[in-house]
Amino acid sequence: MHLSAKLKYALCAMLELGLQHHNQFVSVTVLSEKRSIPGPFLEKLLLDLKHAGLTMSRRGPDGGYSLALPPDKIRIGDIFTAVDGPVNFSEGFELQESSEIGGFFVELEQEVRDVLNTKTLHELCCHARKIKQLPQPTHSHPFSI
Amino acid sequence: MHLSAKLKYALCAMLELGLQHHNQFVSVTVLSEKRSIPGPFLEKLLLDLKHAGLTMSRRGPDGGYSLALPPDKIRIGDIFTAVDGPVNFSEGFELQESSEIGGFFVELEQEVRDVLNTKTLHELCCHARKIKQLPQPTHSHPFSI
DNA sequence: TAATTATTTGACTTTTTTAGTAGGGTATAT
DNA sequence: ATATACCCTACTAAAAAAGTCAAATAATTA
Repeated sequence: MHLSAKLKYALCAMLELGLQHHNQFVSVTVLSEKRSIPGPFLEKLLLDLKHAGLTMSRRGPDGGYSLALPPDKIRIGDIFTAVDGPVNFSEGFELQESSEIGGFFVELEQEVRDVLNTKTLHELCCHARKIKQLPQPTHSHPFSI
Repeated sequence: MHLSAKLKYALCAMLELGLQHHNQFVSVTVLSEKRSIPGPFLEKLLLDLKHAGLTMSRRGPDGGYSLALPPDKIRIGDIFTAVDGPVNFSEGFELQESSEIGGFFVELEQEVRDVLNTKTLHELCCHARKIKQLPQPTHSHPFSI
């Protein structure tokens, strides 16, 4: 069970938008080059994320995409769902007797969803800033006593 | 995120072997017909499960497959892993800066593994017997006071 | 209002993975 | 011996994923 390329791209793009959340809109071209994601592919991806309510866009000069919500309101599970659809273990057992197996997985799939919803994009951004040795955007000035 | 056909077949087959754990070996043909799984496909699948240590087999007349372990020693996650490989969210981000994203997912993927390992084949069998209104194999006689 | 920028949309192609098939080889019990 | 049933390899077909192309639309700026 591994992540699709599309989902990995989505996580990269959302991370980048999260790190630049203070800035203006970021164009597909810039995002595409910065994260080495095929342009037209990223384009469709960001549109999916927009339809899911996670990104917003503006056309024309200086246009591009940005997050539609603050990073701490976007759960990792929301990104998974927007790109790959919801976690679903319980459907597709219709050939078997009614819910003999499917019913068993209702509980497990919900627990997996819960795991993916325990962390937010904000936490991913903090992790990335630490790795990249960027300063965390803190309320107190980094050099204050 | 949904289950592959192969994994659904595996869960069905393992459930059936679990329900018949008291019996002798079950042939691929019988299993195939009982659970409507394409024969040659099931054959490879059961072999995979054998290589993973979850089933055992005997050749010749009255041969077939059975569980290699009691149902309560087989975790649902073990079946997932045997068929689809281990849950792996953290690899495949090598194009990005080192573990900028991958490292973040190490924790989450372990939590998902833990969820899948909380339940065993025995619990799936109990669930199925309840749905099928079969008696649960209990230590006390069902009609004793 | 014309030109430029950049998203939006749909159709299309390629590649990869998954699902399924076929057939001969090998071990085992009667 | 023979029938049974697993074992193994190679192949084919179908579906999904990944990626491309080009034209339409909207918004900003000059």
